[in-house]
Amino acid sequence: MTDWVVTAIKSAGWSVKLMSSIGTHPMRLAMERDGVREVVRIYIWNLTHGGGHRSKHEFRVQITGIESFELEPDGKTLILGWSDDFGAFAAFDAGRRTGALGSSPSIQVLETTLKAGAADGAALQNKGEGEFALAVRPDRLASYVQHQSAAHAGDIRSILADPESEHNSDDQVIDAAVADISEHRFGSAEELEQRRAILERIKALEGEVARLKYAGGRGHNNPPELLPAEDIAAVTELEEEASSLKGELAKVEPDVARVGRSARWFRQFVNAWRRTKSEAVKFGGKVADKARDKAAELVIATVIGGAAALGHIVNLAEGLVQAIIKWLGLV
DNA sequence: GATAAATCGCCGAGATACCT
DNA sequence: AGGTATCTCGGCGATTTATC
Repeated sequence: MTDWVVTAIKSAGWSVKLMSSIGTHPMRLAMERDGVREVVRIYIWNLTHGGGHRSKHEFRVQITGIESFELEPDGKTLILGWSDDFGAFAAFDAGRRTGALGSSPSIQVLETTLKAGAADGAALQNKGEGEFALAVRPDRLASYVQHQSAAHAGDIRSILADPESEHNSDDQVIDAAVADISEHRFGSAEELEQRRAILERIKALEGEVARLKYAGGRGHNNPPELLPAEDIAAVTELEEEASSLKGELAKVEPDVARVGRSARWFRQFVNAWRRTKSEAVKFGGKVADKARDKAAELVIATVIGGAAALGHIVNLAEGLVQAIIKWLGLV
């Protein structure tokens, strides 16, 4: 899952230079965007349920392979857990975990937090004594790195800020690129490379769609029990859009306007899904977490609970949009 | 086949919720 | 209020799985 981190940061428009090979503990990298540079040390494990009789709403990372957490001098240190099922990272405060570690210590996070983070982009969990843990969706990870200290002090406003306006600006970038049709340069190594990157993302997307459609059915197409009919319709549309984009990119000289329309379509898809999901999570308004969880559970269980693939699909579609935008900049 | 990582099962202290 | 049940949190170590 270390590559998920790199993918997530790149998707947010940062360039990433690895300072250690992928998969090492800790992994170190430098990320740069608009003249801002961050050196980041990353500890990451999978989030698992602890097993045994503990609450099924509780997940954790189990720290292995290191003696203690060491903070990155002149940089940021991340302690992350990745959950495939929720499509979100858990992020813990490294500044509070610098002491000696036991033989296999663990750090916990609640299911509620992960769900809310997947829906809203980021969510807070008060662990008491002034410590805050977060759940962060991949597209907000870079933002979390930037605002890490505020986040662990309990303020995630800057991480949550302006997703819509950012997305709208995506639309403007797409439109501008498409409008600028003076001369398209196809066939450069860079362009072909980016085209390949897009196709790879489409492939991953198709894989997730297949997983979603066949989930639980052992070969039988069983989505009605998994998802409401209109969601299936949306995912089917997404399949069609992906397939048509694939066809266009296979051409020697793709129709840039069509690719642009495709990017906008995926942008809309991501926006729409994230809107419905966050509405479901916010449904309970100001009531306590538990009640909120219960109220949202019915609505959201079908969306991200049972069907982890759908969360993935939305995240992958987000990455696809970014990849297309980059390509539009190259042609 | 060795090593690291992931997964699993269980424990006990302390906090919190619940009931009468 | 007091007692009890349940949950949270951090812990240990065994076993399984992945990687080189």
